Amino acid sequence: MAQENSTVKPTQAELTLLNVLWKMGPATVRQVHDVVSITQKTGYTTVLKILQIMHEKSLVIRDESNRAHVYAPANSQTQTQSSLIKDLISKAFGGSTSKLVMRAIDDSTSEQEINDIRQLLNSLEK
Amino acid sequence: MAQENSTVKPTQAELTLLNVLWKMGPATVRQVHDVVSITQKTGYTTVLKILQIMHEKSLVIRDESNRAHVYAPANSQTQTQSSLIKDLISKAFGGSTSKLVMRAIDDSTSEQEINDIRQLLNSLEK
DNA sequence: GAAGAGATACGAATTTGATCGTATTTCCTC
DNA sequence: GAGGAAATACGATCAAATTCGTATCTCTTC
Repeated sequence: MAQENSTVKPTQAELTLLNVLWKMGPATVRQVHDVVSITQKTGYTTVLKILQIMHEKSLVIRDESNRAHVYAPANSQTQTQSSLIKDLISKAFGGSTSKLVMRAIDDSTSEQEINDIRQLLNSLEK
Repeated sequence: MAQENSTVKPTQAELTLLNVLWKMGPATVRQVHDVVSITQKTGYTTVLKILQIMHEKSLVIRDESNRAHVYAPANSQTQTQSSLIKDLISKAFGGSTSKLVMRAIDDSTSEQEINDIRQLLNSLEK
């Protein structure tokens, strides 16, 4: 049976490009590179290559109808975040979500973050 | 200026060994290997090598006073968990802790986990 | 239809992590 | 102090991730 792609964990560089695609929507290599190169000194062909590899892994889909292919994330940001959290919980928190939540809350320093979390909790207590 | 080790992120294999050390307390390579090899088919010298590398990186400290060196984590489990969470938040949650907390809670499926989190939240609302 | 801009494809180099075989060292025991 | 068990040290291999140079292809425009 083939591997379901929802469980594929993107690498560091792949996640960087996914973040751009989630933010911009479907984009060409050039568009992605223009954004990425603002904060990183990454070559055009590097971005191209990584997007090609991501396509092989089914992390992105692409539209080849035009000369400049248009790439889009294969999975939602939410799905990917869930997958990454799940991975971290199993590897570093003995599988306990509540331990991770506790640690994240304990680590919160920003007043704004604490307020956001408090609001989130209140809304859960409906 | 030298790199502070509290920011060093352990790799997958390293984290596996750290988990053993946090659980067992200071231990020899043999002791660590005995535990690890219950669940994985990892060779003795592989465990040795990784512990040596971790020592170079200051992820563990070691006592060389006996023939069999005794290894111990350089940082607490809590510190390491914080570091890993922080890394994930910055790379996949746009730096927002509350977004990570929300996602973790939304993903919770086990009744037990949900109760644990609820209790945690209640105690925070003191 | 030739030229050139701009795109993709391809392949190689580098780095890092992980694994393990073999060599060497150390200590106990007779 | 010789032998052997058990430890560390060392170095090689392999795979994956990252990077980028160069080759090739494809439009557009004159």
